[in-house]
Amino acid sequence: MTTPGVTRDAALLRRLNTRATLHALRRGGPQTLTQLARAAGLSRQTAEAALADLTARGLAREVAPAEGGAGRPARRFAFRADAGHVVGLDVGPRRILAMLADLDGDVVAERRLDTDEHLPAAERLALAERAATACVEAAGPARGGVWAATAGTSGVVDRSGRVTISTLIPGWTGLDLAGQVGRWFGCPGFAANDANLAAVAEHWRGSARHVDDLVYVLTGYRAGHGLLLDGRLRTGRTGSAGELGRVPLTGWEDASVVLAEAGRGADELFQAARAGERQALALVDRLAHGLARGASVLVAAVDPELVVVGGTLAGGGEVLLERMRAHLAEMCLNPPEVAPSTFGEESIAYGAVRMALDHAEQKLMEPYAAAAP
Amino acid sequence: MTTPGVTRDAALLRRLNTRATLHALRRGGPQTLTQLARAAGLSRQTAEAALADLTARGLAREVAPAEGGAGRPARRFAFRADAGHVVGLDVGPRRILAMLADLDGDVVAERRLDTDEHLPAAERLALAERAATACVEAAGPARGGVWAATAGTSGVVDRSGRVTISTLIPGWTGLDLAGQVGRWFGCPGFAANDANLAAVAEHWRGSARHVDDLVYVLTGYRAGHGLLLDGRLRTGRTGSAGELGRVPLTGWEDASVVLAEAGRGADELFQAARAGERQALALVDRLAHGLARGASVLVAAVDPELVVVGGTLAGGGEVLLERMRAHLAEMCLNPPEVAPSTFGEESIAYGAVRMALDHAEQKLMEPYAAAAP
DNA sequence: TCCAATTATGAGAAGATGCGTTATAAAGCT
DNA sequence: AGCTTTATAACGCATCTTCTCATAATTGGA
Repeated sequence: MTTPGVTRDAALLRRLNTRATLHALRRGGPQTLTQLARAAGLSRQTAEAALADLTARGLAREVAPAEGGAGRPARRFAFRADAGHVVGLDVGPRRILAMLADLDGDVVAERRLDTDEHLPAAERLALAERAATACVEAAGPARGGVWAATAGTSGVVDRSGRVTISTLIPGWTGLDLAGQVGRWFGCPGFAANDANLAAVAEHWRGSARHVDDLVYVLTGYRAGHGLLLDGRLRTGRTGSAGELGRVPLTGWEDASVVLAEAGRGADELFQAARAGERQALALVDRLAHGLARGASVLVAAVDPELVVVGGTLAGGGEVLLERMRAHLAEMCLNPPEVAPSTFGEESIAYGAVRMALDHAEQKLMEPYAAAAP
Repeated sequence: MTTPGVTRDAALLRRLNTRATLHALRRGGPQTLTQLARAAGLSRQTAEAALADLTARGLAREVAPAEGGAGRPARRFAFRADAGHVVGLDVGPRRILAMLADLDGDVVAERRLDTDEHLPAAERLALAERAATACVEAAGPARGGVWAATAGTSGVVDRSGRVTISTLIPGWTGLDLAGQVGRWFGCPGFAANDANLAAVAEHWRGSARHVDDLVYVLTGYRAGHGLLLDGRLRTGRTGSAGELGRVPLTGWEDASVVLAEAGRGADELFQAARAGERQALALVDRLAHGLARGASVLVAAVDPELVVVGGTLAGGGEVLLERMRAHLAEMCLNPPEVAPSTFGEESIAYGAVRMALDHAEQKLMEPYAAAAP
């Protein structure tokens, strides 16, 4: 009586083949049995057996056959992305964004609300919970339930999902954010730094899609940094990787200083710069210089392929990026590419969705685990 | 007629089980069949079949049974570490060190020689080849031959093993070092930066044994840095990760400047500092400050668990490390541990051995590959 | 010296899984 | 109605693993 999931007996074959079938099914969209067998590298019979297993578990279903074509129409099967859902949250100082996504990563419900930046932690959490549960309810009785939930927030978040340092959100320091969001849905909860999640989102389906080593710069009143190497998030021992707060840098300058000097908002400033206004161009250059300074530290350290710029200043577009490229070219041995964020303000919640999906997929594949080692 | 190594049919089971047996055999040393079966999580019969396969391939052999114990003496089997060998090379400006190691990573032969730092590239390469082949010959007719060879050197080495920038070794820039060492032995060749390989060595069997995220500081006239995250070497897109040459740092100072000012060698200086000599202590503090500056950039970027200090200045021992700790504590949000190198000057060649072993183990396991995906 | 206990070894049976082939039925198109 | 393609079922065959039981080899004590 050996425990399944560890044994390397014949049952392992079945598990592996079912896993391959599931993989092929998710990858190739709705498919006929023969296509599926070919894609999974199996005989038709084996694929059929695997599909029966998957259907019994609610992971696959039959869909309408394809139109046209000669001969008897082949039955077609599709992955049931609604077999499970995940929650992704962005809990920022001024904004809360909640997303519900299915196992395909498609967002099926979304709630956004603005908050006072002085809002106490308890009320902020309550709002976040309400936004998230509203998403779940809006999507109807989600058959698979919520498999995992992730929250992104500003500040340092450690490996366990606890907020270690937060200067921007009152009462946030010491909060077990991962535990909170997990309890709301009775599922595994995760939490991470906002810039890190934004980096994950861009790598998943954004500007960094084709790149595995990247630095994300989340601009705002202070710049945050996210680091992805080999396609995986690097947060370091304490979660403070990329927190450059105390690295001694000559001439480092917060965006807030520059914007205060400018006497107008970022968007106005960028517009003026695009119009060619001299003073505005100089200020944009200073903004770019400050961002490049911070990024250059990470670039020198890990030599990434790409720097993605997101956050409030990303609205500057090419006016800002062009200056950043110029400054980085001066500062770095091997200047990387610089690209704007694809998802903008949604990137944090979207990255949270992706991180929750990582766990959901683990759960999805659990019954079909390979053998060790 | 399906290609083996990809199919998920019954033959896969055999491969997987043989792989597990090989794994257990390497891990547990000489073992009896029953012990092996238990360690691999297999039935005795299956383990026996796997062992027969391994023996036929020359990867296992029977050794003398254990002494004592009741009952019929069990036959014992051991992994044949001499089924293959790897070459690790350190080709530095003033020194060449070659090692030959078996599949256990045990060094079976070693050659060391000092060189003129102005030696032209071709002659330096010839010396390195001679040192390496001398190791192979000294070890006798290595039955398994050389499966992989790696060379470490100063300068930037790209992913393909080509030296991109080298300021310390004449004629080195542009050299296809990996290709060279591969050709010498007709096997896959690799090359990497010295500090990176030293980091690998310390992580393998040195001070960073129990740690997966670390920064290695190779001290000398200029400091080089090696970066290991998740136990894997990170060299970045162009191989220049950790090359801090152009990061703007206030007060950065080469060791050579301090040593020139000191008017004596590093060892003398440290000895004086240990004796409590005031001026020496101040100079050591400046050395430590410079090293901490460089390390702090990487620490802020990736938040490692440990900083390992090796190279010529590592002879300073605690006098130096203590000052580095103090400076890092000031500069970093989360100061990491700081430890001295275990292998000292041998770390580069030893790291090269480890990198070559990575490929050798891949070759070793190749016949027992798992299925995709 | 001989016997019993202990442990390893070897051979055969049973069960699970996969693949290939074959035959027959079903469904749609022309 | 005939053609084409798919679906379903069944059989044979091969591989691999585990279980069981009989047998061999060795040690230690009587």
